[in-house]
Amino acid sequence: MSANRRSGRPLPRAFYDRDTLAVARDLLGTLLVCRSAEGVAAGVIVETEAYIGETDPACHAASGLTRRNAPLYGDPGLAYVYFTYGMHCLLNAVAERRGFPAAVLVRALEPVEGEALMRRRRGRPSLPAHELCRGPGNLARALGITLADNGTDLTRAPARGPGLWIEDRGIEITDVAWSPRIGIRVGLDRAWRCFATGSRSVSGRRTG
DNA sequence: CGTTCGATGCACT
DNA sequence: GTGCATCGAACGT
Repeated sequence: MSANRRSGRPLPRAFYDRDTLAVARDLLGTLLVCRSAEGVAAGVIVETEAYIGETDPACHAASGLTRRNAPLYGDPGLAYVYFTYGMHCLLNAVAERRGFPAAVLVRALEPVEGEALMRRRRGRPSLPAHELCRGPGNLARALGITLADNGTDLTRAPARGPGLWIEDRGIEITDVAWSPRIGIRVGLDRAWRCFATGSRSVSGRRTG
């Protein structure tokens, strides 16, 4: 990955209003930022997964609209956060046009800001930086993302106060691979996981 | 290195 | 009552 260029520029809604696989690919290298009363925690996205439509058996919309998956049917650029396994919150960015249920799961970050805060939240003081946000449950915990963030507009960066958004920092990730998605029992025929091959923060296997 | 397994709570059927 | 888009500890090789 290359050096920084810009800062403070949230990705516009048009970025998310596209084919979900393109969104999953292009989110690599962008910066996920979470600001709370405790401070700012942020990292470069290095691993994503696409969940696309009611015909994707692994997508939460596979059985149609429910109260839980309603955000998937909403505007692109919104956050879809859900609770699973009794203890983890997972963050998605809603993609494609309103009414078509699709999203990109953010699975791993390389920490850029707030490592001390991340360590405190993870409760593991000696964790190396590249493990702080490895895995979707871990990164949500490290950034302080909860169900309260469900439905947040990721295209808006408040000037102050709490906020959750994704920025373009001009980082280019060129070495990318695709693999089947992790942790699901259906839809394994689709290679819809996208990750930076060179990053130690990527969960699971680092080869496609 | 690898695999297995328990924790834990909620939406959905 | 069932099944998780997970994690980390425990154990086997």
